[in-house]
Amino acid sequence: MAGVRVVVVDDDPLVRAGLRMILGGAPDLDVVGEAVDGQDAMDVVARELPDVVLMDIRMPRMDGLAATRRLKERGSTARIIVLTTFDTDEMVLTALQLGAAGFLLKDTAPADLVVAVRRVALGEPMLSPSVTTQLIAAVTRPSDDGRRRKARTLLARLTEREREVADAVSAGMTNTEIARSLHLGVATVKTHVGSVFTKLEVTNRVQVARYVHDAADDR
Amino acid sequence: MAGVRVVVVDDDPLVRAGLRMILGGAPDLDVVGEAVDGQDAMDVVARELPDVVLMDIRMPRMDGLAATRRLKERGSTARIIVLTTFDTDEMVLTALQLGAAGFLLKDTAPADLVVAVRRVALGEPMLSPSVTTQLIAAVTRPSDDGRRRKARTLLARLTEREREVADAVSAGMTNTEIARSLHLGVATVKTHVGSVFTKLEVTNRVQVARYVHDAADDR
DNA sequence: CCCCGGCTCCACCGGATGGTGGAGGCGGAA
DNA sequence: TTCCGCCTCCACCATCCGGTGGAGCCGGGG
Repeated sequence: MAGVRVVVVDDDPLVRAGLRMILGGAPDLDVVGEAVDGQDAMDVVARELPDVVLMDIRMPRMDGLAATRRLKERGSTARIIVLTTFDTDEMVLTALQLGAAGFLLKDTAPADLVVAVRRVALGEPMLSPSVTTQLIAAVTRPSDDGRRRKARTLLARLTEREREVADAVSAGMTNTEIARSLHLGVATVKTHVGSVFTKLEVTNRVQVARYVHDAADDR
Repeated sequence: MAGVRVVVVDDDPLVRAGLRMILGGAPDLDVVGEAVDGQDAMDVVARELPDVVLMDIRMPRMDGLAATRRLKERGSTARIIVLTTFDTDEMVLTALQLGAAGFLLKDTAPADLVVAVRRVALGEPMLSPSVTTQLIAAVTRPSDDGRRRKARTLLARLTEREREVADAVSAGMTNTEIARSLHLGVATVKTHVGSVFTKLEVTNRVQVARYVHDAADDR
């Protein structure tokens, strides 16, 4: 059976030659095409229908990220591995959001590159260690973590009713609206709002909204 | 020179034996201790000061995540690889936020496990492919992209001053406080707040806070 | 049994808020 | 220059909010 069909996209002939050599050394990988920039890649990918595209970012005419977006928009099923020298935080996130299956630095060892192509062809992701580190840092955001924990503990002190009222308050409702929506008297709502203020140690409803939203997600 | 010092933490004797065998097969890795649960791990790690800890999650007395938190709190420099059968989204994020350097599924090939320990010992992260996929999904979530975009476009209509006031409002300040903080008259603040309401098409300040926070990201 | 906490309401009050309709200054575009 | 948008303020007023000090009801626990 046929091997993994790979297209290499890079404006540097030396890089293309190098990649072709590395990947060609693996019997199960076939480099079926090359492109010199993103524009060119559109045609080559459309013609060759590869399983995997190795895509440089810095290229004339159309860069690798734009090319990735275009390919995805055109419904190409090719899995794309972004290959670059630098891994700025923004590039990594952009590439992954565009649907790149891999993000490798150009200092990746040849053997690892081959492994990456195989894995990506199987639908698995493949990131360079430093890229993984960045990704972890992105989800780890310790900043809101402390705030969130505090918000959660404070909100935990609220009774069921108070939490409902607090939610309504943070939805931007007035006391009258809350009363209608919870089938309560306005006086009751005011009481609950008051105890929410006390328990959260705040003095107005905007601050309640802050706590509720902090605890929610923020992810 | 000595190899990488590894401690294995798992309540299942068979798993411990298996890991010991796998890691023992690598000449540069030394399994210097075992623990049967999180509690036990505290002592063993304190005594052996390993470079890497292979940590199961489901364990009696103290689970692997709690143990990871404790070790980090105690200032242990050991890099921790979480080993588990299931990779729920929550576990992955929790483990990484606690500072785990790796997250591997128990179906990881022995050779990959050895590679993982070496890489983690060098300070690089190591995640199983499915874990990486989850991580990517976590940062990619366009979540409330629509809402955020709407919030941004609406906020973009605000003038500089109005935006400052809107920010202050969403910080939970009263008009008087805002006036002081921006060196304005209270009347001016009220005017700005009013036009913010009009432009954002809302009727109270909590809703302003919602827009501002939606646009910010919370990512 | 009584007490306590939660839920439901009430009245009263001062201050904050939101809506309306102004006014004057200032800088840039027409 | 004239116009227009932005920023700065003003007054008036109805409403809403937030704080205080109640009250009655209910269910669980000491």
